[in-house]
Amino acid sequence: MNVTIRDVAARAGVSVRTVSRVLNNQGEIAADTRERVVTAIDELKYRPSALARSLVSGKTHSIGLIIPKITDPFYPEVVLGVESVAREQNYNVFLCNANEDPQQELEYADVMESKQVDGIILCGSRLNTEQLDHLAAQHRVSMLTSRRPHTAAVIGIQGEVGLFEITSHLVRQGHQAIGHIGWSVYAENERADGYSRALRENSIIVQDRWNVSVAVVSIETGQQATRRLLEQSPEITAITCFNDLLAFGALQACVELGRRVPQDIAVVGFDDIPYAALANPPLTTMRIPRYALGKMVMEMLLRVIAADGKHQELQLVKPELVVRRSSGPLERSQ
Amino acid sequence: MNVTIRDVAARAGVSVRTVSRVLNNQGEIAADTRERVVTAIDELKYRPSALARSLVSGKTHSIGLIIPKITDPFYPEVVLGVESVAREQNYNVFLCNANEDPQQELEYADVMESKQVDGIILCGSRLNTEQLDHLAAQHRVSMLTSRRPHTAAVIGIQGEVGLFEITSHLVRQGHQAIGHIGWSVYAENERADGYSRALRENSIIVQDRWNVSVAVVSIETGQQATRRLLEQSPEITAITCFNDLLAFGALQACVELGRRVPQDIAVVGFDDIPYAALANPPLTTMRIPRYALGKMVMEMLLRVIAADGKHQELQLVKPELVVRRSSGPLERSQ
DNA sequence: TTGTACGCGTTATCAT
DNA sequence: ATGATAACGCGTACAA
Repeated sequence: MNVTIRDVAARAGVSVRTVSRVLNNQGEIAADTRERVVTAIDELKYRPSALARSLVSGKTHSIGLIIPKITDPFYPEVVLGVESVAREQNYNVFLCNANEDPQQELEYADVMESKQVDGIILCGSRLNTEQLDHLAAQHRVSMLTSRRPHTAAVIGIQGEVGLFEITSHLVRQGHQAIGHIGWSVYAENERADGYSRALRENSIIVQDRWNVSVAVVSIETGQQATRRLLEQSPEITAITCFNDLLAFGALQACVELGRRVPQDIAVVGFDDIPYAALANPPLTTMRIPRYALGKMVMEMLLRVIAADGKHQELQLVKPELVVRRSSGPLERSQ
Repeated sequence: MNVTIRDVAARAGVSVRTVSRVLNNQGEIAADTRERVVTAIDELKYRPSALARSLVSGKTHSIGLIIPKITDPFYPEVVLGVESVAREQNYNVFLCNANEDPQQELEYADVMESKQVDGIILCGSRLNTEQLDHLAAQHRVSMLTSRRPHTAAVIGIQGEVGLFEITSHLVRQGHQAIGHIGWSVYAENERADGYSRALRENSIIVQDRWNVSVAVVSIETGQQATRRLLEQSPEITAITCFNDLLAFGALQACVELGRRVPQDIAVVGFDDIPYAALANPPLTTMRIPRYALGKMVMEMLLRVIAADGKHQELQLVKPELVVRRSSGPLERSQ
């Protein structure tokens, strides 16, 4: 801890500049000089201070990764993806759980700034467009979001297309009265739009009562929403959900209400989180390559950093339909 | 970024010392002086550099959290617990996924040292006792482990007691031929010991062929192990597993082999990860309070830090039996 | 109550 | 090829 470059220099009988040179192998150094320095280094077990280094270089080789909550099953793989390329590039990552709270997100961005991280990754941010733009303007940021992208470097998930596809799949299976459980935090809701478009393009008139939404996404709220939905619209034979968590809740509610899945009613999700395949019955859903997404957003951040913040980019990722047993062909006559 | 304490001092017409004083509010400062400084600070949007601060104070207010892999469903809640108390105490956490590789663990510990973190938390370390002791000797460390604890500050999970309890539960349900799927990475295996003891204390002679083990813990390996187990010991009516992941695999293997759970065979896990309750059938298991554990191990690290590394402590956490449908009373006659 | 000046451990600009 | 030394931004003896 206490052995500094000066100690090494003294021990090797050279100047600190020389030690610094062999450390970062720059310039030409006489073989024997280098030898003396190297042995001094490991005799003293000298470790350069990343702190002091950062102070002068202005680079910390650390980044901040702000996510809503690591216990949301969507994020662990994303985090692993980010970390794997970070590690490869000798970056370390500060994990920040914003607790699904925009305020905490802002606070963390602030803390990260004072820690002088080289960049910040925002995933599933709960900030509004204005705040997001502001943040992107003053920090080096890349982000992953399912909302309509803004300025800056962003990776977007095509929720509209995703729900269009999975809803179309249900229509092909013979379903007509199809419900949707959405997430109502933002005015925009791409996924609900995709659901509606699929019905419209199949000449099905979307009923208002087929739509319910939750403020908080969880298994419990999915369960409650499903009860509401099936009570107000018993004619429904299929339910599309904003994501798998809500779909799990829907599955449970169906059991409660004595509706068999998939014979009586189909249930589909979005994300293909681990365990979607283990649900009872296994869940039909739209797969998102989360690990790859994590890698992408970190690679994008590296580009932002390289361009000193002056880098904009938009990549859209299309989810992929995964058909499992929770969505069968319509069996029951209406 | 470029505005320093000197700029603030100049703007406020005071010395840097004074600015530093109001920043850390130490000593008495004339009201109007403080006022001038404060306004200068936010006119210039000055943010103190945590880097420079750390360089002089020797404290970074950062810690390293080394885990095997965030995608293992055991860890997200632990991480959240760690982070929540870290946040409370103004610490930030570097998340390090060691990828279940002792070598990477060591590398990360090294990197964390050069980043001069104030302490390191090791969870589910794959290092051997010697390496662990060595690490604890040179860094400020607290750790969470299910293996027999060593020196240093550690939180242990009572695996022996846990498997004793859950196996006893199966015996009470009428099971006699009970198998175990263990994890064979370490010589010691507390959990398998608890399983054996439960049988012995119930006068059941443990058969070697009732024990299989896996080198890697996952759903797939659990599935394979179960196939092996049931092939070599078809008389088995209950399977205990090292953890829930293996139990999930066992559940799937039973379906494949046409063995109904719980009517034909009982399956139980360990950990009570999220989704254990959602499995088909819901899994009987031993619950571990992971979020609380995360908080505990971070609080323990704070004590280690406060004692400048000279702090030893051992807390043992006892898991709790959670009975669900995967373990019913024995129905089939043998 | 407030200011000066040095140290924290590096890197990098000049010389030599 | 190597060496003095000035930054980097802050905290804090020691003075005033």
